[in-house]
Amino acid sequence: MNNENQLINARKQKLKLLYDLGVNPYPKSVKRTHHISDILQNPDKFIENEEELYVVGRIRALRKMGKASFFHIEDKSGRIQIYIRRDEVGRENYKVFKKSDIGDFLQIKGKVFYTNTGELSVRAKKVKFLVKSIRPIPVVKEKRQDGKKVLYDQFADKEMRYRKRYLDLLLNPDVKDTFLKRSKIIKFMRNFLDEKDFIEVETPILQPMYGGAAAQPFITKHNKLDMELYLRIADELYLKRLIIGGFEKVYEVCKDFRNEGMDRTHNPEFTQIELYQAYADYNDVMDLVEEMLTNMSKEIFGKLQFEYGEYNIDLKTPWQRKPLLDLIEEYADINIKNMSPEEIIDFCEEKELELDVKTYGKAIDEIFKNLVEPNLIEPTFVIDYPKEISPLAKSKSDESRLVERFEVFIAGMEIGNAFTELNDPFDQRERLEEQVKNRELGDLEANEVDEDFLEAMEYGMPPTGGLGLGVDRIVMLLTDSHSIKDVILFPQMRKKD
RNA sequence: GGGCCAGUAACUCAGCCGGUAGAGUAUCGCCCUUUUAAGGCGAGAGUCGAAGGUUCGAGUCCUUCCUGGCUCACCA
Repeated sequence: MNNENQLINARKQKLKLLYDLGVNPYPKSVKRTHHISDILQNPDKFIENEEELYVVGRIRALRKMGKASFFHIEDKSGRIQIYIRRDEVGRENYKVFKKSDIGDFLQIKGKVFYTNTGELSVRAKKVKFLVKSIRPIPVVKEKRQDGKKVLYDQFADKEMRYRKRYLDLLLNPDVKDTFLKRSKIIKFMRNFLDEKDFIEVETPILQPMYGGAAAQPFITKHNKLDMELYLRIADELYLKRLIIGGFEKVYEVCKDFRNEGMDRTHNPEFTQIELYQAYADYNDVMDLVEEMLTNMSKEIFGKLQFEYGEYNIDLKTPWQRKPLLDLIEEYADINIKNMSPEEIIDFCEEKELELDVKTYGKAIDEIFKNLVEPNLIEPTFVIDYPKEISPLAKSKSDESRLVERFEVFIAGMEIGNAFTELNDPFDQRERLEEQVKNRELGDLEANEVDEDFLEAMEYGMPPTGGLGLGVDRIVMLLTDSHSIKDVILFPQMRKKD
């Protein structure tokens, strides 16, 4: 018998004793007249009226004594102390109560009062089991010291926190708070876009051909069709088909999947909001991003200033908009605009920046990532990217190597990517064919030619601005989370055992 | 994939130069009618991440592997 069984067996014993006492530890009916927060917010009302009420919740702390006990129960709204006396609930009921453990769910009938030490509590008239918990929840104790909470035996093992998120949520209140904020952030973005007459749509996750981003896909198979399918790496090409189909503003809250390495800012499945707006360009999209994120910040957090680790971030608009090449000149201290592609590639080798494909675009990208990105702390729109690494963006009319594309950075983290979408079907075909060449040269993330998409574009796509926003990363920023695992409820983990 | 660190009771951790496992909390029993890290007395609880190796003897040393963290690389 191992120790877990010892603890579990103790609880199973109590379960049996409850049955012996004629108590159903998993009853169907529940009576609740108030949430715990109702009491916390207006205790005097309940005390003056001597109102009898029913509260329910999970036992989170328990101090049993011989003929009286204190415990705390918690529902979604808060936590309150319960005082129970044998002479007030009766011998039978107290005996039932004595079988309770931390983690059990109880229903309490009682009246609100203050204890001698001044803690708002409910004086039980009757307790009823709602659920007997069989497995012990780790006990985290806390003490107030100089107004600060000191935690004892905090549930801290990261692996267990991610694998058993339900325990993490129960035992680490900040975690719950982060995910409540995540929910509000996504809800805000939806509302914001809905109010601007965007249509929310759903496009295929299982795709016969993947595209819209540079990434390696997950591959799966449809048995009946005997067909290979890919989990989408982006929604882009389908959302553009909808613009072609006559929707002028569409968005999708999308899980995308990329079969790549995982680290602090990458999880194999992650959430984006992609949106496309006809008759707009990337300047309009920059305005939209600014407006959406600052309004969101004000509404949800009541402020525009954030601490993110060592950084102080201010979302106050306007955010700076700087051409990528200017930023390279600023941070890499080279005159990149006057350098030939060969010189730029040489510069990369000098700096030991590895290039899988030796092209102008890849070289610029590499310099930017290594020498510029980490410096982009304040919100910054980096504009005008090399064409070779942006096969879906429209060329800048005055500069043939560049396209109308921006990425938005905050705290050195890329949180969004947008283009004035390429809508010239001839140019688009050329660009995709160029991608295939890169693929053959070893660029595993290069796109393939999606003939169906090209055909759609040949029918005519209006001028369009498009955007992908990294929802997980935005949540990270606004909740001061430094790993994407801390903003995804069930992050990807290796199989254990 | 590389480097560093970690994995010992349900939780949080200690365990020195190698001598066969320890604390607090939790659990169980007794006492306890205003406690709050409740308290007092007593008890039980471990495949020391896994597998090999060295040794008379391994939690401890060596090798490989597993899992996680940090970091570098990779990564729209």
